[in-house]
Amino acid sequence: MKGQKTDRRVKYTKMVLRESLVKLLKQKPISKITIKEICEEADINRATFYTHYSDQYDLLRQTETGLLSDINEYLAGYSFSDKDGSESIQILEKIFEYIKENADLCSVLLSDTGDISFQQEVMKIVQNQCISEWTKKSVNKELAEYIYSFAVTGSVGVVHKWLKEGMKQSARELAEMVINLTNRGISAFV
Amino acid sequence: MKGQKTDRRVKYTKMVLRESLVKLLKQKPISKITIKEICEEADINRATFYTHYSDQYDLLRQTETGLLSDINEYLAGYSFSDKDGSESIQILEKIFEYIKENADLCSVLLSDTGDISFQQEVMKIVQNQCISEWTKKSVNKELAEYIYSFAVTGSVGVVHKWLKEGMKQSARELAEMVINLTNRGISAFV
DNA sequence: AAATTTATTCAACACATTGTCTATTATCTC
DNA sequence: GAGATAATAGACAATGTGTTGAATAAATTT
Repeated sequence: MKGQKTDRRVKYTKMVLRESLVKLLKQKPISKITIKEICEEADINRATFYTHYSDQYDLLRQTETGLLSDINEYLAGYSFSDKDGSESIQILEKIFEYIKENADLCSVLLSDTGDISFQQEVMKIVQNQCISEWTKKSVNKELAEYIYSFAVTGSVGVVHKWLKEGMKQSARELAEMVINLTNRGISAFV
Repeated sequence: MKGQKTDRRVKYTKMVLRESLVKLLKQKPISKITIKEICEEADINRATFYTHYSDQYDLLRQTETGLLSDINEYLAGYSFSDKDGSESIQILEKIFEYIKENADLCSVLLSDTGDISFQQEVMKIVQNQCISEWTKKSVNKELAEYIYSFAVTGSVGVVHKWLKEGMKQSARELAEMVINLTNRGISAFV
């Protein structure tokens, strides 16, 4: 996976910079956070920042893609059975489980102020495989893609709400809700 | 509605600044746009900018809320019948019609890089009334709110895609799709 | 049409952040 | 321990920021 093992100093630098960013993101939006501020909080020289990142947004983006690969790694640790067609729900459950376990970081990156295209990446992990399933069900491709957009962004909305309200439901419950809403909409609940 | 009619000069200033912002937003994200740049493009003195807005983000936000009240005004010009329970679809159709007619501005404000909480405001116009309907249908309030989140953000996703791909479908078709997905999910199409 | 009010402009200002650079120091890897 | 590499300290010009006061231009009011 990795080209070569990274220097411990680099690891440390990147870690504290990420932590510093997350801490600041809890207080204000990325647009109000300066590089100077991040470095002071992390106690890292500003010149060092520039050897790793071009600006705050770059650091944020790299933090996001880091989370994404963490989730993928987490999922790789499980095997999912597709015997009863419940593979999607199992993957979703694991994703929500991961989010719950890493709520500190996730609630920042997946909040309202966070950037939506990243959040959709997270949900796409699951739903990517579904689109081929749906097209099988005699739905034309274009329509399938609209359904896909609706389901993916809709799921993001559900996760937002879940995080904001303290993750009262279990990962399993939320996964079931999302699958039900996607497959049968409101009619699944009345 | 208005306290007093605004000075024509103020009207002009705000207009060109908005136009300038929109023009720049087509080229790069708000985070890379400076106040200096907006003012040069609009040929407005920077000091004048500060008499109306605190920063780029303020200008953007005011542009967004302007669009929002425009839509509301547009909707106020029509009366919707709720005889057959098709009020939602009629309102949605009009909203999509408005977006289509003002695609230049809307495609910028409703794009991926745009801010999601605003986009949800647009969709909330319709769905706000639905939540009370759903709770009537023996769905508990907490669940209804999750459905609401799913439907509202899901709709935003559909509109994104629609705009990005050149608005091939009619406003009516899109409205039907959103309502169907909300009510019956994928099962509405198979 | 003149008087008055108000918005905009202009130029200047102190201030903060930015991005880059060089010499020096600290720490890691082998 | 030796050599390589990363981080630091400090300085730098460049740029954007936010505010000010006086001059100008354009609106509204009478």
